[in-house]
Amino acid sequence: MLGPTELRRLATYSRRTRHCAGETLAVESDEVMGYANVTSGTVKLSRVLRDGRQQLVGLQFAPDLMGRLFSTESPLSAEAATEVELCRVPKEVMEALVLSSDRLKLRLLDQSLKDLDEAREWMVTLGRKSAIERVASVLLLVATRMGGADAQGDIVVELPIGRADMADFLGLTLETVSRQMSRLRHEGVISVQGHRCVVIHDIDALKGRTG
Amino acid sequence: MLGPTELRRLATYSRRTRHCAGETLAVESDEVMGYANVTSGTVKLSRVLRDGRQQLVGLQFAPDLMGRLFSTESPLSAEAATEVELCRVPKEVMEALVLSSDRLKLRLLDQSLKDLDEAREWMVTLGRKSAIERVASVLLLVATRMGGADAQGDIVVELPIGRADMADFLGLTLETVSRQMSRLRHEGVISVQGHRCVVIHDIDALKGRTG
DNA sequence: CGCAGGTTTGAATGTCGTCAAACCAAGTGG
DNA sequence: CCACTTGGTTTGACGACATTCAAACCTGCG
Repeated sequence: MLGPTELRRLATYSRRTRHCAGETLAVESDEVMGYANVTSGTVKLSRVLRDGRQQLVGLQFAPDLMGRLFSTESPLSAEAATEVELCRVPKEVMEALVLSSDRLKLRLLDQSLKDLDEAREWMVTLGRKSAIERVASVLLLVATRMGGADAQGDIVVELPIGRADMADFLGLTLETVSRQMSRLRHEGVISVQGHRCVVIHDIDALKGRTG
Repeated sequence: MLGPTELRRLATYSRRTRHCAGETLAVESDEVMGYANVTSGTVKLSRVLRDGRQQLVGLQFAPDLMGRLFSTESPLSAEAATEVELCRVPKEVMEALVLSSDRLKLRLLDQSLKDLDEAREWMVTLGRKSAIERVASVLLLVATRMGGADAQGDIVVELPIGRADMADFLGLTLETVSRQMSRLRHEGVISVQGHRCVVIHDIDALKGRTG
């Protein structure tokens, strides 16, 4: 993706860090974080309303590039959903690099367009889908981005988030999420082993349930 | 924003067009449209589910730059909400220009980050706000982007969309939107003249109602 | 005036949220 | 090894809010 010059400069200034699940990576508009590449694990991006209501606005999987968490306008928080490995670059370094590197500009543009598409896709889910369609959608999303959702037989997926976070991502309550999971289970579309591990038996049926 | 060279090239290839309200500007993943600058009026961006449920995923006001309507992944439709004036550029021209112009790359990046912030902001609205908070939010959005939402006294806003589109933007039904408008009216926060014209009497109260 | 489209209002229904209790899985210490 | 604790999850009963279906109502326009 990037040329040797940029890579060298990035390598000089970047720092690999590990974070355990639940750790806060950036709050609202802070200066701490700069840019980061997710090299393993999953990161939750969220916004909260004054009264505490929370909405997850994105899940970043490897090898997504996170940045602009701060920006002037968008007060996002980032939290490690699972154990996470990042490759961080300080804000100033990144911005200097971006200005001097065409490829990096295009890479950033590409990432933000991808994020934009995903956000808009999710707006449809939040605005127009029923509870069970939302749950099916998130299962499909996770299966797609983590395992291979293209396999034929059973697909085993380790959920990076619990029911409460699923609820915050889907605009539902934790109880409703749980009920719809049970429903999919009774329909034989999925089964659950432990709380975090889902086995998708019929991926086409699941897709059919996404609306 | 752009240098003289880019502007000249843009001027050579761009074409100004007018469209009346309701006109379709781009459907799903078509090749027709290329990129366009909204120079006046308002454009609705929407996605539809197979069964016809619709969600507006963005409103573009002047001087927003629209592009990537097609892209590989995101099947958006664009429709003129009001009478609209565009400054269009063919896809290939734009892409060649983007590759050769740093400023244009940054302009595109800026626009897509702005769109991303807006989309995520709206995800909170769709996922976590009550009906009345959503209606208050859209009124505030329109007031902010069309008139001056910073004035002291009454603010007069000409809505670019009707109740049905508001509903599709807010993830509600048209009837619910109407009820919440009436509620805001009875509370004295706004009043309505005709169906498209809203007078905001108490902008702070309105902000308070956005959640 | 009278029609057409969009909007408002009403009554009944349904889906999802709230509150509360039971349950399960995993880890700790006796 | 097993009781016990803890955090997360499931299930149930009930209520609230938004949807649905239907009718009345404006507003602009021929």
